[in-house]
Amino acid sequence: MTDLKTDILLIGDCIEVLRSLPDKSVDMVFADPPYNLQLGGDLLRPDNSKVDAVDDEWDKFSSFAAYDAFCREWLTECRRVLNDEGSIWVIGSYHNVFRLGAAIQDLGYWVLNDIIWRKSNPMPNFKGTRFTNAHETLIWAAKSREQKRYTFNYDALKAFNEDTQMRSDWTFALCTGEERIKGEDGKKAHPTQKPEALLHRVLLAATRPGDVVLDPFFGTGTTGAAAKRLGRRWIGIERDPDYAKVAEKRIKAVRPAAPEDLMVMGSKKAEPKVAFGALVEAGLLSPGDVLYCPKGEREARVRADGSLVSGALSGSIHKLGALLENAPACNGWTYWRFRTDNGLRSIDALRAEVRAGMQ
Amino acid sequence: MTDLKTDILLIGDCIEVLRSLPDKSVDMVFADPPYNLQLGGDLLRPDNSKVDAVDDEWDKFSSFAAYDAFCREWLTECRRVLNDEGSIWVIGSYHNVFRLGAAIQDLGYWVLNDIIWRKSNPMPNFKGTRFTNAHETLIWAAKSREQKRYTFNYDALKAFNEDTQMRSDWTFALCTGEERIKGEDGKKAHPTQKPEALLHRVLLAATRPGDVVLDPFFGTGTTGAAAKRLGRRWIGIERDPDYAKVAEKRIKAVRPAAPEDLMVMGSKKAEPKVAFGALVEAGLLSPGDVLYCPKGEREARVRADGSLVSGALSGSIHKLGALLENAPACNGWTYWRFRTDNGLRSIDALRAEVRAGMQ
DNA sequence: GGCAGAGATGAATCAATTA
DNA sequence: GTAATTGATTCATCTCTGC
Repeated sequence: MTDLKTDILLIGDCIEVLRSLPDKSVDMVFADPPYNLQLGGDLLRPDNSKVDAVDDEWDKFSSFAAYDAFCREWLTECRRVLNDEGSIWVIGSYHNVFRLGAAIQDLGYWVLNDIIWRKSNPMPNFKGTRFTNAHETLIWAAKSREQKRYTFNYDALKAFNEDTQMRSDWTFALCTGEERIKGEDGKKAHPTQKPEALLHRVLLAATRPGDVVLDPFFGTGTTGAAAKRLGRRWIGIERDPDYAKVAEKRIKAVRPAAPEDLMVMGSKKAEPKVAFGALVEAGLLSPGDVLYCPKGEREARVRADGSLVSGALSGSIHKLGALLENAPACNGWTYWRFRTDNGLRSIDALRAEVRAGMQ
Repeated sequence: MTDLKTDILLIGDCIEVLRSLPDKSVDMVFADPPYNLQLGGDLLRPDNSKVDAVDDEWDKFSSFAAYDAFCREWLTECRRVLNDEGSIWVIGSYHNVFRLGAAIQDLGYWVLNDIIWRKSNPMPNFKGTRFTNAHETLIWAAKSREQKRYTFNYDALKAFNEDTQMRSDWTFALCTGEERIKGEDGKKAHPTQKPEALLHRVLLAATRPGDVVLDPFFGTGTTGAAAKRLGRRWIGIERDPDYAKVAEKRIKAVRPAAPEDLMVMGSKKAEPKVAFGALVEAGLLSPGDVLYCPKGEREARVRADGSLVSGALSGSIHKLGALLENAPACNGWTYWRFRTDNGLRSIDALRAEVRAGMQ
């Protein structure tokens, strides 16, 4: 795994190339497969200009069954290539996302969320025959129901979202203007280029710096560009050499962020563990000291081994808190207070002192 | 078809009852099937209270295959029962919506849109392990790709949406408070009651007054209540007699809107535009409610799509205000009042409420 | 009566590590 | 493998209680 080549664009059929990659070698997959749009004839705007639709050969499949078979193949290979803490992201619209989602479930993946990309500037429905199709859907899935660990930077996203949990609906503008890559003829280089902001959020949410991100439908390389910018490694697969060329050039021009700028809000789960007894060892608390519950009406005495005793009851800070509150569980660190000259203070503050001293 | 019994709740297994209905006898189907949630053990909130989860037997299936088989059966019957200009609406979450969507496509239906119900007040993810699951998905489909005619009140929806095309993402609050039906024990009568505003919009979009709406998973009858209110006929199928009893009582209490209030905007050119449909949708105003001008000597009635009518005149809140005042323009939001126990109050206050609820 | 604060609750696939 | 231990974790809204 250490000799896996990354930051590389592999040109070829996505299933064939996927087969050449080793088992459990990547941390995340982002896939933006053909949507199998099944368009009818040309569509004209009210001013009679023609809508530049996705009518490329790579988006044509003979039937739902053919599309399903194709998707199940690449999804199977992606599952093999993902390591056991990895996850996959797939994007689609109502044309294909139900096929994708059902395949993902059938292959043993476990869906974690579906995410809505709300487009702030969608193309209107010119004929007035349906609702403006103003969103696309992403599916985020782990490798299996049994997989308990997957990267999710919960606290980073919460901070991003003004200290409220990030929701399953995200709003971004379409990829237009400067960001939209044009060919020499001034026309868009790829019909379905995704906004880099979307990939930025996906990578921020579900990878860590240095992780390897695989994109089996690389196109003009939005995933690679966002990965490089965010200090993630990437592997792209693309069949069309023209798209690949655009992607290579684009990614080359990306300047990665400085490592210190890649720091995100850390999870408390990841912080070093401190035993309550260490506070006694460090002399921050002494055997015999009295701790109080938040409202102050219950108390307990600290014993030399870091256990607490209150009347006939005793146990760890957590266990005794739960017992006294008659609750199924209790976080003793946030529950217990100790007396200071300025009133009661949480023992969690003492833990922070110990942690600071550990660095 | 003329002797089809409507405004009726049929108690029994949904597939068996569906089989008893004649071909091509209904204009729309709205289906809120079991989601097959596959929950694990209990979930505790941070305050150690238990989440009241959907753990009913009716939501349990032995496998995806069993769930698929069930859905394909009722979806097949629904397609048979729909007339040739009919359409179907199905609601689900990421647990089941991919199965539903794939089945809908496989059975020959033609997807017209997928619609996102963005919840303004979703339940958080208490453990911080995923994104807040803040939406559900509706699928709207015609009977076949070849079907060219289906009811879609484009202009009414556009009027509803402040003269902009209605998009595929809709924001509504959960069904709580007064609207949420409680049993004698004070607990919710049904675990998954949908907000009536959601049904209001669906029915307004895809049916006409007098149309027959079939709901094969009637539950506590939100579809029937919204249908009756909007002057649509309904047929409900529900297996559980207890739910059925609640539904019957609920629908009996609904007062239908007067037929003249169910008029919606016709062709774009023929009628002026409207702008405040969300208030009607939210139940802050009802079709038939009377609005007054600042001095109180002029009045107008609210229609289901948010347009106003006053004598021979009708139009948006802005246009009708201008007409009645013989002014070149008028801000309807500050012009119109509605009656409260404490006298007249500006509709702009209601807009503020809707806005607050949507953030 | 009005307002502040506490409590309840909604379709939820909801922990990780050590013994 | 299972069992016990540690300890991390919530948003918007509506109802109820108390002053």
